[in-house]
Amino acid sequence: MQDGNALAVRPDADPGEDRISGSREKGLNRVLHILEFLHANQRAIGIGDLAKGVNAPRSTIYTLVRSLVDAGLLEMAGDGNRVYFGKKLYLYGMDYVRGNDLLRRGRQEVDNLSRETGETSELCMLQSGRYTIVHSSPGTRPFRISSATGLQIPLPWTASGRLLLAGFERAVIEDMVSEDDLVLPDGRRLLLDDFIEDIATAEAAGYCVTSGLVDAYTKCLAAPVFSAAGKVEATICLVVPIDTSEEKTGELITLLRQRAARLSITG
Amino acid sequence: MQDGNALAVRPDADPGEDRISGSREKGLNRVLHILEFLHANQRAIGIGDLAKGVNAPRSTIYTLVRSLVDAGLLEMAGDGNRVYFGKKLYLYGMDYVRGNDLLRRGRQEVDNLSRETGETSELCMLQSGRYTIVHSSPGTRPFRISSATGLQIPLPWTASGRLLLAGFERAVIEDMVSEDDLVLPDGRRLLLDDFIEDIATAEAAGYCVTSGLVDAYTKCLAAPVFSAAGKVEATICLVVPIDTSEEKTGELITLLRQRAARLSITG
DNA sequence: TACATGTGTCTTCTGTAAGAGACAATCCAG
DNA sequence: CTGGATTGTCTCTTACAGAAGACACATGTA
Repeated sequence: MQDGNALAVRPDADPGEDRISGSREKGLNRVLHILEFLHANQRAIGIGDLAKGVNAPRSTIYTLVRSLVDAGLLEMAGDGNRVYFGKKLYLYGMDYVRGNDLLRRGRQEVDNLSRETGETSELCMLQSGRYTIVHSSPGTRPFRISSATGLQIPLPWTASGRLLLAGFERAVIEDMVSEDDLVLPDGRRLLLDDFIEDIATAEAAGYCVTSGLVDAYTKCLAAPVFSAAGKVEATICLVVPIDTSEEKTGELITLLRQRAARLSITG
Repeated sequence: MQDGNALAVRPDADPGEDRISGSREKGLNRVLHILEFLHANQRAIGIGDLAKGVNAPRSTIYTLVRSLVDAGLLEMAGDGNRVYFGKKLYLYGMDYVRGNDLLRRGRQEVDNLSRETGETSELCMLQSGRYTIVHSSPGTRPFRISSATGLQIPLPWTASGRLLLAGFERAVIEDMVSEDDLVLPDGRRLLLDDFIEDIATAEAAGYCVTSGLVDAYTKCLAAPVFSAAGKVEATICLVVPIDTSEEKTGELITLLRQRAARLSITG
């Protein structure tokens, strides 16, 4: 499978970075952009704005949106000229869940964890080379720091990211992690080598803890869930206040690893 | 345009004669078919079979599937040459749920109902002119009759169908209901007029009960959930044994209507 | 009143995406 | 081993989908 043909099939061009020439695009790609754009904005969008947002001609978007609405992948939102995701996508999504034991059980486990511990808990996976929060259950703390489901965060910012990359070649990792990803929210800059070392350490330890990476007030504890093939397929993690005691943290990690191990058992 | 071979440019699209296959299809349409096909089959499908299933050229499907897999809408299943729905679709589906109060609360209510009553309970909606089970929660009975989520059933076979069509013009209803839809699973044939009358009755009553329509052993009780605009937006229903006593049935209907009314309240 | 901005539908043009088909590489039953 | 079926990739052609732009109709606002 070589790439490198003239047309450079770019897997996920992100909405922000658009190509200079608005040259003719495949309809399917436009649709993929539309979906990404809606996902990024998390609300119904007017068709005009949608055209701007994905940087496509209005007439094209009108046609595509009509197809998608007819198909039920999108729905017109209440006031009549905005669109958002449709029931069909929900149904397909549920099909995915049904066909995916790990996700189904993982969601369950995460819900349990956050109920038992009172902390925010999340199920994370790699999603086409990006770290993705697949399911999250808010803790009972007054300040909840949880990020929304489906949010994509640079891998180096997270404990789970370090676990998920276990066993990948250096080259692959370099490919997945952009320069920007190495810059933390507070402006500090990570070295790629340090990050790669972190990955190895995390793999060896069988868990990972990061403090104050995404924000200054939280610690992130994560444990790996393995596929039958022994690959890290997902992680479950807990987000706790950064001043959580060593002892308490230790307990939580033990719990987390236990649960992760349970998820790893493939029936 | 071209000189010479006039024969080559024969427009073979003769009006009236619909070509079953062969004609060029939009990529997007092919994709929509692919998704529908996977949904219908509820399992990973080989690419070759997929091409057959949606009646499209192999080469086209290979290209499209690659795009979709790259985009994360589809995923290669374990053994490597089958595809099924991907994480992205799950994420979009969750976005839909998040943006849709009714669905979110409806799911909850249905789960409650089936737990409280022990019967199978379902949340139903119209999905591009078809009756769709959006969420279902199996009862605790030994024989559960529940159909899978996302299943689409002819409107006239169901109690919910009668409620969901309340307020539609006769013409629109005729359009939604095919001849085949009027033939029940056991071979009996409904008259369209009777069906339309049922709809009116159901609307007036504020609930609907059907006995032995989908199968000979169950009754279906349904109550309408209204949108702010007063339209029937969904129904919740219970599937109970056909020999459930009048009294018990009455109780259940009352419960159902109560819960449906609660769902109708738009915050 | 004019003037800008946004929306939804059409028509016309053309670059390219869908499709046909050929190919090598596997796989499997007889 | 052998012949048929399947899989994944590649090339070439042309039918047609995407784009441009004009239009009619709403809005809003100065």
